[in-house]
Amino acid sequence: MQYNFNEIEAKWQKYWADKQTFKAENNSDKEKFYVLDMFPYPSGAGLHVGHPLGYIASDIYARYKRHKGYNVLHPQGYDSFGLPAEQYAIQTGQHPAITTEENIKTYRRQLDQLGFSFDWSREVRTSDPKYYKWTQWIFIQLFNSWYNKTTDKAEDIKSLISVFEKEGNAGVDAVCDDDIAVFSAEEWKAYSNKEQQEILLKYRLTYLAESEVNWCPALGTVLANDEIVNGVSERGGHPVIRKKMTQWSMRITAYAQRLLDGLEKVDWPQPLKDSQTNWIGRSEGAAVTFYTVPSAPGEKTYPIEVFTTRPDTIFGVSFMTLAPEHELVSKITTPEQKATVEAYIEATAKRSERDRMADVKTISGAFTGAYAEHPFTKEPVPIWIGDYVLAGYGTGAVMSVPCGDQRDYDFAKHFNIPIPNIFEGVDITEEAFADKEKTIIANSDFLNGLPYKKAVKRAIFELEKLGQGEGKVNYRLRDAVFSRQRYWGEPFPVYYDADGMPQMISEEHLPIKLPEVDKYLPTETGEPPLGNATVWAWDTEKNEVVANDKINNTTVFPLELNTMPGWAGSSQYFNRYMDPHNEDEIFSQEAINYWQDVDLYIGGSEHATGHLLYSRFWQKFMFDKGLVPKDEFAKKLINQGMITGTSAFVYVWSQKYQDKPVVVSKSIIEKAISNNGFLFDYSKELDSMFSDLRSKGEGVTQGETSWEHFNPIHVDVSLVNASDELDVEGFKEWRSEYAEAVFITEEDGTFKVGREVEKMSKSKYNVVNPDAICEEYGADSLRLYEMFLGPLEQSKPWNTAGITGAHGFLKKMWRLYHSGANGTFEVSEDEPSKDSWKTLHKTIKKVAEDIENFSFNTSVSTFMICVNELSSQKCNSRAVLEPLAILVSPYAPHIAEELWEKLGHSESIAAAPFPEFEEKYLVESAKEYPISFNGKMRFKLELPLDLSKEEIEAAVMAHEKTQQQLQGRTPKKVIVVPGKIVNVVG
RNA sequence: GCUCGAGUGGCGGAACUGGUAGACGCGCUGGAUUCAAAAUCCAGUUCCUUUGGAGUGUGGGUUCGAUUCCCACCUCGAGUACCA
Repeated sequence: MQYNFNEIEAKWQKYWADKQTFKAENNSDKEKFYVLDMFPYPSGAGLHVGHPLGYIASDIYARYKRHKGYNVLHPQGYDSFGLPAEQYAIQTGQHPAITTEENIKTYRRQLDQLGFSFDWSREVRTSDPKYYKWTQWIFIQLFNSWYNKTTDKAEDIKSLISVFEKEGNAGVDAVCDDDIAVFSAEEWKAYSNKEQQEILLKYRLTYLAESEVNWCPALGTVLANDEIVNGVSERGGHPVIRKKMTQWSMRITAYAQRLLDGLEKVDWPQPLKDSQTNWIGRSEGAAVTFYTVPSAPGEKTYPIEVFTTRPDTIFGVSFMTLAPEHELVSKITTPEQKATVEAYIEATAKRSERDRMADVKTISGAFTGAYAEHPFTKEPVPIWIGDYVLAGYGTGAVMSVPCGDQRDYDFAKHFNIPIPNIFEGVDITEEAFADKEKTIIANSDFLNGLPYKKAVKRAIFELEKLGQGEGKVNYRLRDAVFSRQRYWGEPFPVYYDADGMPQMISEEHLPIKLPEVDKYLPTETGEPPLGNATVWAWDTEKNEVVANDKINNTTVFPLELNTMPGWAGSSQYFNRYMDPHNEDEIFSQEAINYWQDVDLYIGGSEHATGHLLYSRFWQKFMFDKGLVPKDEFAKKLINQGMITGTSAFVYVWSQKYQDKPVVVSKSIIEKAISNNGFLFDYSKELDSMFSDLRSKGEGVTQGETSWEHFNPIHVDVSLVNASDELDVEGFKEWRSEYAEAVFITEEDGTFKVGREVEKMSKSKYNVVNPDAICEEYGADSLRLYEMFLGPLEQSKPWNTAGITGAHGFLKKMWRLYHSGANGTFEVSEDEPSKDSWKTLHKTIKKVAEDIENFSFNTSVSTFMICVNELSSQKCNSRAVLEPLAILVSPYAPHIAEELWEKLGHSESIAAAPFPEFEEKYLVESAKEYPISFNGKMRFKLELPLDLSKEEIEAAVMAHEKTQQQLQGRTPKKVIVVPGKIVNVVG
């Protein structure tokens, strides 16, 4: 009987769906195990073979854990809000919901055909109002919370208000805006409602504020820092400029330290942890306040606060530098310098973020004419502005120590500012000295002779004594902008009252559904797309969304026009899967207490500083609110590597023949080039063409052949076979401009293409669609082959040619169970041979170890070895073939189910217990010892395992080959490691 | 520049805590079967000057023994980028 994979796979996919085989129960005595994939954005292009890699790995693990007796939660859903559907809507007028729905259908079909064990009853979609109700709900919780540094957690805003009412804000230690004036309880009570609301916004964990944002004009929206790559938008590569806008932000900075600390308790890849650590960017140092020298006696003095990691170098300060955007610049610039400074500010403002980043070498700046007083020496220090100081980091001002910082050094050299040396025994005539470990401070009063660490402590101590500084930890992490000027995202549950202050809509009225609009573009007045909605106002009496013309600012108010960013919906979805249809709560406490957290999370490394940082932030917030039992949502995380494509090329000769392009088989060119010869030496066809051309006096290159004479063009990989031979007729059909071309083939008539590994992309014609692979080889072959390609975390090239190996293995395994006449199914009840037992048990051992270590590629090899051995042993015993089916089932579930059924089982193999490994089958009595001489293996010798060291040595020395190796020499030493190796030295 | 990761046959890759380098698969070569092809099966396949020797990016070191550990360097990939 044939291995009819198409039929088998369809049969079992239907079976699993009908029987809901993989539905997870929230009540179970079994131990839980939660395996999660980063959910996909359903793009229009569908899946290519690279996409399912992580899904296959997680599916194998999930299936394995079920065999091991766990209650496994393995859900899937869609991150279905997002830019592509909206861009498509702008171009075509098609509602993004329709496009999204269609794309999801394609995705679902493609996922289903791969045989994943997802519990689809738990599917969520971020664009579904039933789901985003809870995204809005979390937003409201964040709005109603502040971060108390004393308790080091988020608390209800009511507790803050009651403190204000009792004692004002002086004693409050909160993470908040830094421009809050001190007020007493009496003052608080005297404030108007609007004033109170404005103050509270400065404390809330999500807040509305005017801030500098990354505005992308081409996309018509702001972008978060992690959505910008190299100064341009991550999607589309459009320029980004700095702009001040009133936006919702998330006070993620409150969690900076905890986000850093939490990394230590999760088992995540080190590079991912590193990039989060860098992104958070903790640095320890000191805040130092300098005071400006009044421009004339009696004039004002201004404090300039700076952050420095090197307070030990404070005596090396020879100037200060402010960011051009610094608010003090206009106040302190002297009349003489005004023109210069303004010209400089204007010039820097014009430079885009990208120019500024691309050009870090040009040193520019301007002197303000003002001076600050050095806190210790009381000497005047000139104040400069320069765009190497960033407005967004620290305080936007630095104390410049040219001898200890290369940027300050370069700036000082460029503007001829003195560079005092405060390091003992260090030459600074060429460059700054930044080695902390070797630092000994000099010329620095009370810091003289101190090494770095001690000097830092002493400097901070002295600054505190003066009241001009303190030790401080600074983070690079910024609060996250949460507004997007887009249509296809979650609407905010927010309306604006008569004072223009934001108000939350009560939880019981959620979800606030996305309104219909006739255009998905910004309005003519520049408002976000929701500005086009005509029914987008909140009636506080009816508690519903009503038409805009009813707005009266007493009972009916305008709603927020921005929508939430892409990461909003994905920041808690892993918890929602635990109880996805709950309409009363985001999830029940029973569900969250049973499932707790994600045990294994698999996805791409591109989410390192976006999704994975925001999710951790929300999880910690939810933890503070007592909603979740764990403050890290995923115990273990694996980044699967990318699958790249193997592009194919044909080479078009620079010379035409009779006005036709000439395309030459790769190995002809290679031969000619490697022998420094001519093309015509390697092809008769070319030879006669050359003669013909020459006889007509058409100057043909006589020089030696080189690759420069050929233009490589991409060929669709489906036109190339496993031996890199081109289907020439297919190619001519595909590319009509080559229909008449001359193809110079090998002697045997084949035509070879060149190959190169590149990213899989349509334009390179190297995209392989899993649909075609499933059709030709089946999902089980595809699953096995994807795992077989190499380690999960590594990136590796796809080459369809190799899949025959995996497919051949399945056929061979099928035959093992079909040893009857004419290939009918047949297993015997006979006791397996000793060898077969051994083969089975070493396979059990290796496969279990491999899965636990996520080394899926090696277990595929192990299966191949196992089936090869059992085939040559002619094993068809049920006692071996039954456990083998279970071993294989996580990898190739369809064939395993089919064989399991044939073996006489009526229940799915999914729940069958994983075979137990038994050591006794592997016990050996003899070992084939490798005998090495000076570490090199020269021959093998089989010896009983119970020999003593001395007996082994004697046996080896007595062997004729030993004497032959030694050639009369006496060995200095013989190393015997029983059961392992013998090494003769000498 | 900085931080990570990786360099093993024609290719993807194996090699557990230092102990037979190249498992397994692709490709290639030869053979069987076939009218022929596909499919299948068998044998071989790191390199070289082949009764032997060399060999895991390069150079050194530790060791009886190094792909594995240490030092220096080279190359490639990923992330990040004036962060004070």
